[in-house]
Amino acid sequence: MARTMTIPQQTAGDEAGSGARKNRLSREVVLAAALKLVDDEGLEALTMRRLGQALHRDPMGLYRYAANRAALLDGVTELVLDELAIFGDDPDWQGQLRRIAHDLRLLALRHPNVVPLLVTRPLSTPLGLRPLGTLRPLEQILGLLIDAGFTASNALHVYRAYYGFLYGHILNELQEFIVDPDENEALLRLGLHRLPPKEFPRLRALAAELADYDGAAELDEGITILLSGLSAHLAAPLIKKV
Amino acid sequence: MARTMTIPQQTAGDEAGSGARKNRLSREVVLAAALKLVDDEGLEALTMRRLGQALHRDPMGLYRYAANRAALLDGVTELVLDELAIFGDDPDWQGQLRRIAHDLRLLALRHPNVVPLLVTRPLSTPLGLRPLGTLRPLEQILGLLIDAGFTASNALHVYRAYYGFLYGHILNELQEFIVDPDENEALLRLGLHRLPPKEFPRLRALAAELADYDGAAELDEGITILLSGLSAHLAAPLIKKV
DNA sequence: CGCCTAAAATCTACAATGTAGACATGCCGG
DNA sequence: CCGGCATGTCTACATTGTAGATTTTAGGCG
Repeated sequence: MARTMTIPQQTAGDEAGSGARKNRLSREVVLAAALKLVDDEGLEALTMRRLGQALHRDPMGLYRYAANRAALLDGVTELVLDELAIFGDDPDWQGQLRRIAHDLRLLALRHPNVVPLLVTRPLSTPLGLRPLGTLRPLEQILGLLIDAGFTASNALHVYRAYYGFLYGHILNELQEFIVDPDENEALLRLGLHRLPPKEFPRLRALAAELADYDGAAELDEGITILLSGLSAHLAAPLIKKV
Repeated sequence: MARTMTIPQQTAGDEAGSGARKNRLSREVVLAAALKLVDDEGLEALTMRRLGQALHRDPMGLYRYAANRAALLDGVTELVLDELAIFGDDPDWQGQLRRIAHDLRLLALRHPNVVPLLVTRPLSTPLGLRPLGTLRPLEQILGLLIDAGFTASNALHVYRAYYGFLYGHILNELQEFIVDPDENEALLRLGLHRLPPKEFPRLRALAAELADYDGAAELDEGITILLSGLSAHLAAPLIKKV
């Protein structure tokens, strides 16, 4: 399950690229390079030409590993989601869900530029046609819940509530924390200061609170609330667990 | 609040464009046309040239109403969010939050192509520098909660949990319902059928369940769970705070 | 009425993108 | 050695955002 794959060997070998030509290309290498590009310089930096020059290859050659740019993006999201480990056999499903939530959060913080892909790519692809790597978490979590005693139908509901909340939290957190860590607080306050005081009194009053945001704690709280709520509403195997 | 603006008069009148030249342009008209374009043909159809020809104007002229394409996108999200009405003076904050959730859900269903903007644009703009129309819901909901008796800090927490869940739900729902309503179910099942049965047994077994998804009910359930959980965890004015 | 200036509209141009299609070049079995 | 096929490489083209020059329009003033 847990693949946690890292970039094979020569991650960058950027400009010098003396003898980098030789080594055979593979889908994994291409995707890894693409991911690195996105992580380092943002989504719009991932162009065929730039990726080609990062790999010291002709841009056209990349079409052998991804049918087009969209497929490349899908590949990147798949690669990132592969970093997420889900163990379907853990009887402590609540603990498992909690751990996964934190893992996914950290993953999002590690690859903030990929998050837009994570949330928007599925919007333009019918569920059944998505890359398998994207669907695997869904399947595994369903398995986890069903094994824990939920009916298939309820497992789906739980999954939806859970993942919905999870993605929502990630979006929230990434919005409030600026990527640039230096002028973070300054920019934040400066930005808030720009707001007309009469129209945005509470927002401005919360500047300090907004500045230090403990995402992990907030996420954990939310998960707790959600899980207890779910246990109460659905005939939950929570009691059976102990 | 609720503006629900439509394009003034001549919505399309494409090539003929007899006397359409006359009427003065305005930011609202431009944004409305842009929104229509996105609604009708998707995000990537919104190019300067296409928008220009939809308005029978030179594409360059549009830069008078939006500094660049990104600003145009921001304008569209602002316009869409303007459709959401929030009344800060309602003492029944839970009912209010529930209503807003449903309204936002319907809004997302009305403008599915705009949802990617709604969730990703804020990721690339520091909170304080976002279009005011985007921040207004936040401010208003904070007001609602504070008026209801929450401390400012707790109001922020509630807001985060609430909006997080809400956005998550919307993403979930839009992912599962294909935009094209005709071959929806067929495509879905066909898509699922493509999945390797050994790897995705539960997902495939849930095909029927996935096909009829009552988003409103699911959202309502989730909100209920969330609100009760929040009331329990935060010293909530639900039980009449001292 | 005639002109002159500022603003608004339009045109031209350019760099960058995704990608089709033609071309070259290596590799490998006969 | 030689055909053929996979694999790289080059050129070309349509489309994009947008800078800058150029034209057209509007309006004040003698």
